[in-house]
Amino acid sequence: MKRNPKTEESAIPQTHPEPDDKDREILKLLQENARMSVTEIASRVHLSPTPVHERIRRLEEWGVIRQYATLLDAQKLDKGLMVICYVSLKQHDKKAGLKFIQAINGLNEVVECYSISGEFDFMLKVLAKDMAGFYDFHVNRLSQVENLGHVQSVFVMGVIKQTHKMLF
Amino acid sequence: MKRNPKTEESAIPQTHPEPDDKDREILKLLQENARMSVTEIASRVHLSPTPVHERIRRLEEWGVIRQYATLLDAQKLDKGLMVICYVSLKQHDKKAGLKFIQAINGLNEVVECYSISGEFDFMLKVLAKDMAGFYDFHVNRLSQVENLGHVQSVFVMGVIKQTHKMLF
DNA sequence: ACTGAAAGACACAGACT
DNA sequence: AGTCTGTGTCTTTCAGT
Repeated sequence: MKRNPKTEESAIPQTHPEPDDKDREILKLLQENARMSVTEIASRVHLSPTPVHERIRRLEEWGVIRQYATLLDAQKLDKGLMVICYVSLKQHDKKAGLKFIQAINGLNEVVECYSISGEFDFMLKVLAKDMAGFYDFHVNRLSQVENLGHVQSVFVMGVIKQTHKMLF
Repeated sequence: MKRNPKTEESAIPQTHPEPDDKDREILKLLQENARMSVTEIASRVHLSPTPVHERIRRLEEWGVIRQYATLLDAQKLDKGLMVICYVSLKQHDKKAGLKFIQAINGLNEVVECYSISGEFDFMLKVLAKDMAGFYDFHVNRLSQVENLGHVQSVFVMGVIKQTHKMLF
């Protein structure tokens, strides 16, 4: 169990950023519906609204809650094609890496980017309207990025599962 | 412009599930903060609360809005390791595929699964506490799935970008 | 489709246990 | 750390334009 490092000897556990079981119950509910009212959460976790409110405030403060997001339907918003792009860089020094990261953050089509193990340096998840849209992205936007080595693309033919749930 | 196919000749455009510019402005705001009040959205898109409320209701009904989700911090909830797993199946008939999909949906560690082009059949995004946790998942959960062929894992060393934004 | 008004529910803060 | 109570704001509905 983590202890607050403020006073080394404190045997009394102080308030520290470890969500307890009630916090987790609250997070489970919010995970599925960010708009659930504090009142309803309270009744489901068998607490009154005030402590629930305070717990949520703390979870936000600790950064356990990153964002209240609205998830949209890609198909219905002209983003029906998902492509996984593997890219390697020509140069691997720190400065080149940072420039690449900056470039990626400027590409709205790239919704995720990870530094990965293996023969490629990065994995990108790209959303496009269709194949023509992806081709345009590839040729006019991605290929223009400095220091780019090889690119290999894997096309997503179907979504089997897609969730953000970490707690059950 | 799409028209309602109910009556083939209807020249009058009926209400149809195409978000207009105001809808998109609302979606842009909700995308970033699912808890933004209707009142505040209204003031930002220069409308009164009532039509904003009605537009949001329609966007939910059309399925453009999939979910109001709370995104949590994986690191702070013992899910600090992300692994991309490529898997191929032994048999590729429809029945075998459906059984695989069912099995994947039962694995909480798998947060995303896509059917992909290339030598593998599926790509999985897996969250685990650490390498020991992933090993446990691999040996005791994933490998137990029926009809599983090869598995190849790519480890995520760093998150460069992670968003769900489709509108800008 | 939007405006304005009106009811009910909720968030949030305070005093108390 | 939680309950109870009150106030102001927001959501939500409805009649009207």
